[in-house]
Amino acid sequence: MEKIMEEKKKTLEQILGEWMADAFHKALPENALRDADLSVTPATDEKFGDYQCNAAMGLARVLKTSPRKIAEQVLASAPAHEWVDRCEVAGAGFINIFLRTDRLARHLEAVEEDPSLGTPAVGADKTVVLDYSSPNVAKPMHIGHIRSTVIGNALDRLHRFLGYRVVADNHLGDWGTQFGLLIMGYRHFADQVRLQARPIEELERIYVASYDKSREDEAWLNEARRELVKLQQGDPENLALWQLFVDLSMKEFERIYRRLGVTFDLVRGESYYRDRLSDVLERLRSEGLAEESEGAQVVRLEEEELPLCIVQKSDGGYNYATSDLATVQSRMEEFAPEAIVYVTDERQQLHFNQCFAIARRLGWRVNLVHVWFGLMRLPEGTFSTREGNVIKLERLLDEAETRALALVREASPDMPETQQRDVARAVGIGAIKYADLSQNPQSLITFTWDKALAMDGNSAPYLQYACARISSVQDKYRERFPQGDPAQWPIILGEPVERRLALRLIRFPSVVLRAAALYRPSVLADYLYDLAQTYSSFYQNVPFLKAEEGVRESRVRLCGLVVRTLRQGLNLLGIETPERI
RNA sequence: GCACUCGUAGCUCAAUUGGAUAGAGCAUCUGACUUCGGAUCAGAGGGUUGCAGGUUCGAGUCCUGCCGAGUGCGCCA
Repeated sequence: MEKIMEEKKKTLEQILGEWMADAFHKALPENALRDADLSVTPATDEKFGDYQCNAAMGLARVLKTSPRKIAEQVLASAPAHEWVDRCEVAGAGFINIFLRTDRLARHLEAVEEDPSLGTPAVGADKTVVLDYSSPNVAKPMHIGHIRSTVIGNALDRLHRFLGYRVVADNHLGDWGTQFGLLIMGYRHFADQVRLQARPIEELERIYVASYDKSREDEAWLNEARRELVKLQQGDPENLALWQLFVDLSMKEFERIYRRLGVTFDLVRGESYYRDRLSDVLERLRSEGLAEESEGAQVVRLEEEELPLCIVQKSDGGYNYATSDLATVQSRMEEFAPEAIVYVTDERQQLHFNQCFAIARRLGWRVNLVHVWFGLMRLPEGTFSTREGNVIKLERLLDEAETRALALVREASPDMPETQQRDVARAVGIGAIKYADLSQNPQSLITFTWDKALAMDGNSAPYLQYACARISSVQDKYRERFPQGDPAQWPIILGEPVERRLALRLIRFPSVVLRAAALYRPSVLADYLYDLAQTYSSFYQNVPFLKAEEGVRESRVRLCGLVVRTLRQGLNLLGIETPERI
C-alpha cells in the first residue's frame, strides 16, 4: 500500500505539474519556457477530464506554432505516469488529464492513514505574526469587530495546520488621548456597582459624560490633558487607573473570545511599545527619512506616490504610524517572522501602505501584509456610536444561539436539554462565523439579521448537518454489522458520484495551501461547501448500508474520509461539528 | 481635487488571479420520505458581468475614459 512520507508529501497538483513541466522541457526548446506557467489545475468541467494544463496556448506566440500542435508534441514526449490514464488535446489547445480511478482509490486509502489528510507542512521552521481583533479598551465590541476576529482566527488555524509557528497578537487600542478624559470621568462619575456588573458599559458611559463636559468646560478639558500627560510620564495613580480600565475591558473581551473559541498567544496593546517610540523617531531622523514640517516630524513618500506621514505631532506626541513601526521592529527582534499579517477594515489601507513603505525604506526585511475587509453597514446606512445604532457583538451571539436553539428543539425534541444548548451554541456561532468566512471579504457588507444567521443553503449548519448525518451512518453500520471492518476492504469508486467525491477529497491539501497563501479562508469555505454538496448527493442517491458487502464497506470508508475532511476543514475555520445536531 | 476599493441572475455572493458554454445559495415553480437523519435530494426558469472603447488565440478578470457606490487623504487610532 502507498505510504505518504512527510518529507516528500506533495499535492496532486504539484505531482502532475512536475510531470507536465518535465514533458514541456523534453518537447520544447529551453529558452521558450523561461517564464511559462506550466502548472496543472483541476478541470473546470467534468467533461474536460480531471485536471488540465493550459500552458500550450501561451507558448504558441513565442514558438510561432499552433497551440494544438504544441500540446500534441508535449504529450508525445510525456512519459507514462502512474496517476494518468490518458490525456487529450481539446479546444484551443487545452491538455486534459484523465486520472486512473484505481490509483485514486489507492491514494485515498493512504490519505486515511495520514493525520493531516495529505497536507504538507510547508510552514515548518517559519514564523508568522498575526495581528487581529484588536478592540479598543473601554469600548464594547460591536458587529464591526467580528470580521477581524473571525478571519484572523481562521488564518491563525490555517497557518498552524501547515506547520507554521504562529504568534497571534491581540494589539489592543490601549494607549491614546481618550485616557485623560476617561480618568477624569472615572474620578467624578463612576458608579462602582455598575462598574462591577457591566464594566465596559459603565466605562463607556463615564467616557461620554466626560467628553460631553469637555466640550463646554475648558478647565475640564485642560485638566484631562494634564492627567493624560501624567499617565504618559508614569504617574503611579493614573497608571493604576489605566490598568484597571484595561483589566476590566479584557475581562469582557475574554468572555466573547471564549464564546468564539478564539485564543491569542499575546495580548500586547499599543502601550507595550511606548518606550520604543522615541528610538523609532531617532532612527528615522538619522536615516534622513523624517524631517520637520509645521512643527511636526514627517516622512515624505513621494517616490511611492503616497501622502506624507506624520511620525511625531507638533506637541511632541507620537501617533499611530510611529507606534506601528515600533511594533514591527519589536516583533522582528523577538520573533524573526517571515511575515507580519494585519487583519483590519479597509479604512486602514493608506495607513498601512505608509507604514510598510517606511519599513521598506528602513531596510526592514519582513513581509508585511495587510488583509483588509469591507466595512459592515446597516441597511439604513453606516452605523456609528453617535447615532446609537451599533449592534453589540454579544447581542448578535445571543440572537444566533436563540435562533439555533429553536431549530434544534424542533428537529431533535428528544435530545436532552443540555445537549440541545451545546448544539445550538455550535450551530449559532458557526453560522455567524461562516457568514463572514465564506465570502471574499473585500466588499462592504450590509448587515441583516437573516443573512448573518442564515441556516440553510450555503451555511455552516448545512456543513454541520452533513457531518452529523455521516456520524449517524457510521454508528448504524457498527450497530448492524458488529463484525464488519471497512478497513479490510478496498475502496471502490464505481459510481460517478463516488469518483466525484474522491476527486474532491484529494484536493483538500492544495485548497488549504491556497487559502493560507492568499490569506483567504473563503477559498476553504467554498471547497467545504462543494464537498458537502457532493456528499449529500452521494448520500441521497446511492444506498450504502443496504449495498452488498464490499461496496458497503467501501462506502463507509468514503464516509469516514468525508467526515474527517469536513471536520478538519471546519476546525480550520473555527467552526465546531457536533456529533448530533 | 487626489488616492484606494467595489459594481456579475429579483436578492446575497462564486468564478482556482487571462482559459473552454459565467456558477451557487435565497426567493419562485415542478417532483422525491411505509427506505441509511427531508436542516436533504432531483429538476426548471432567471445574465449584453454598470456603460463605451482598447490590448490578444481567448477578457467578468488587464489598460483608458465615463457613470454609480463606499472609504481615506498633516497633527485620531
